[in-house]
Amino acid sequence: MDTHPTSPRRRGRPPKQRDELVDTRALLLRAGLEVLTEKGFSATGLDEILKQVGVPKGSFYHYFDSKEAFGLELVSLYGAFFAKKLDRHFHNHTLSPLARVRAFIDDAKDGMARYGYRRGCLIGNLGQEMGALPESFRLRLHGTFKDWQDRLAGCLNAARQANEIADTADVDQLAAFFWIGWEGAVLRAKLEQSLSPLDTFADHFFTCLPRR
Amino acid sequence: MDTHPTSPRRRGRPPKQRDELVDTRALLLRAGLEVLTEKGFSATGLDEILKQVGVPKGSFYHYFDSKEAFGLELVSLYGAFFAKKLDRHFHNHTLSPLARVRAFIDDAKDGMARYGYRRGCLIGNLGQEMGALPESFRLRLHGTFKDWQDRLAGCLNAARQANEIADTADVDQLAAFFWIGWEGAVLRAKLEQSLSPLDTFADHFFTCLPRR
DNA sequence: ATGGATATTAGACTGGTCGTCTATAAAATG
DNA sequence: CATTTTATAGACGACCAGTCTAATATCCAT
Repeated sequence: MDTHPTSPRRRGRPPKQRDELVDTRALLLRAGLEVLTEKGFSATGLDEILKQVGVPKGSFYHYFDSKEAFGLELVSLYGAFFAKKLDRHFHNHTLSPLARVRAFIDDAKDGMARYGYRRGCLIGNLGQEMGALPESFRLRLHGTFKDWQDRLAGCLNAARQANEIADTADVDQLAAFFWIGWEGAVLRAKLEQSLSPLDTFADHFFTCLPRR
Repeated sequence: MDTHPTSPRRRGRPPKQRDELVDTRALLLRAGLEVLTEKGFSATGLDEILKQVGVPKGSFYHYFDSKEAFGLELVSLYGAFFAKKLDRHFHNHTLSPLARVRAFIDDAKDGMARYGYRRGCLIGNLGQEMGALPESFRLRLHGTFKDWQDRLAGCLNAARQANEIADTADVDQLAAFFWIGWEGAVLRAKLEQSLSPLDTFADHFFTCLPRR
């Protein structure tokens, strides 16, 4: 049925256009990040990402071995992006250590509101999906959380040294506690389309820090 | 291709067996609960549930209008089941109010370990999936959380009257805080296949309660 | 009872999606 | 300019959600 001799579409490697060097691979990653952050891995079809970027399947599977490999790469990308954001806040020496944590929280709140509470945390999303995800995701996701936790622990340690929290505080445990609860708060914020879960959690987190 | 005259399977309404009154509808709901609690809504195909129960599609769509209607019913079912569990603990007058909360937590921990950390909280799972779920789920999920929150607030109020926590404590806020964080803890427990996130969250929750 | 209405099951079928794979063509290489 | 590499186009097979028809047991009215 496809014997139409006049097929206007062109296939094969596209001619190089100097002016517009579109990096298809990067476009796919960016679109993937957006969609997966909203809908998760299993519920997202490749076609949706493909259509959004205007790229055919063939290109996708040229750049990525599989949907799974694509997802793993997104985890790395998001993890690194977020780590950078954390560092930007946690190493901001114009603020006290605890104020830096507050600043991160405000930043994150902004982000959620800006996207209409549709986008959550990619790592949290995929974590919830573990039951339907390839095992390969588990270590990566776990590792990402551990990385974020360490960065926060560093900031809390600075808070300790600045006498904002007690010397006896276990900063690792506190940091673990924070991310556990924060992910829950992001989930609820998405569900309720409101910032109040984030505020509720943040308020309690700060009030229960062991004071100097 | 289907012209085999010898089709051994029987169709039509099945003969009634007095001894074994299998309630197909209930079986479907139970199986759905198990599978969705592990894998979520989007990642689960009807066929998987059907095969597990040994029931054909026709039966499913006789009892339920759609997969969405089925899911909504599961939310109600799970919400009610869990509320009953909460009440069992929160109204156990052989324990002090705070000890009742601890007892619930131990119960939940048991449950997670018993199923190899594969099963999480259905409401949390679906909440995370909101981006890919019909809008009809939002109110139901939100309402379920609110219901659980009220029950916990009742128990915390008893704790206040028993002088286990301060008179000034805002039990509603504390209950909200608990469920926000608890869902995050369940997520992490599934991811890490370990109880420690649950312990970490619970420990901090109790230590940060405003003491009398 | 008996015959029509109802309840329940069997599973084919349709339209759509998902992920893989092959064919094709431009660019790079030498 | 021939060969290899890079990138695109889209066909293909498997699967899935939901619908529909057929079949058959039970229920109920007369």
